[in-house]
Amino acid sequence: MIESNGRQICIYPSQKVIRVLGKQYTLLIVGLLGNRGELGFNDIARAVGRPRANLLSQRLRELEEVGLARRRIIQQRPVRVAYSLTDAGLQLRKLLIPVFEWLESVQNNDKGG
Amino acid sequence: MIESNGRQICIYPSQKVIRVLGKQYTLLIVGLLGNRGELGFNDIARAVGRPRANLLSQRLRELEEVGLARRRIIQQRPVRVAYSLTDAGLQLRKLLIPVFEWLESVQNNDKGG
DNA sequence: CCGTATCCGATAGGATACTG
DNA sequence: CAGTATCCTATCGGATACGG
Repeated sequence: MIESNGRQICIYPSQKVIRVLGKQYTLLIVGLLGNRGELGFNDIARAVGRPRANLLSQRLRELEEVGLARRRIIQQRPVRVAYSLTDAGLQLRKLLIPVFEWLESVQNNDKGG
Repeated sequence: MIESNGRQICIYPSQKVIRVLGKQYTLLIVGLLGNRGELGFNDIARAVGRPRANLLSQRLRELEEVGLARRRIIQQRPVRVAYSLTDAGLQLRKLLIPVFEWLESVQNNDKGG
């Protein structure tokens, strides 16, 4: 529990999501999909530095599982898929922007203690 | 890179910190120290559910390494230590509150997609 | 009271090969 | 184009034992 303005916030739901976000490529994917909208598997792969397909696939499925991303199948030849953030994903990304900005800004300073 | 209001934010510094925060007990520790100020090792242990000492020790060192917590040694018999958040830790906790609140609020809803 | 050392099972990360 | 399957190593999480 965290206290803020007399309110109690349970961090347990956050734990799971933060853990997913902490894994390799995940933050990059969330940032990218938020910037660009809807992208195919290989587009994402190129943009985040060509991870192994199994890793990228795993990360995308994890993002789906926690409700931050969705997968849309486009029936063509060859088959295409399109990944994008859900409303929840977009909202979370928005809330995280100040965190990213601040962490970026303090990384060249000392440890603050 | 994340784009926000035409500004480019590098998520790389965040990756490391988010990863630390995602580990077991870490979010709980940050929340606790923010609520209570300065606490001893066993006080923290009790409050976060009595993890194994080696795990708690590891998490506290990681928080020190990324500059979010500090360790103060009080020379007594027996020896005491006092852990607390740094200014950086307090600031980050503050920025994360909206994230925690939001994630808590959506966890009983559907996945948003 | 405040840890470290060691061992052990469970995930995470990465290489290689193969498929609709 | 968009993955899955397998194998292998590193890190995480927990139990037990011991030390300043």
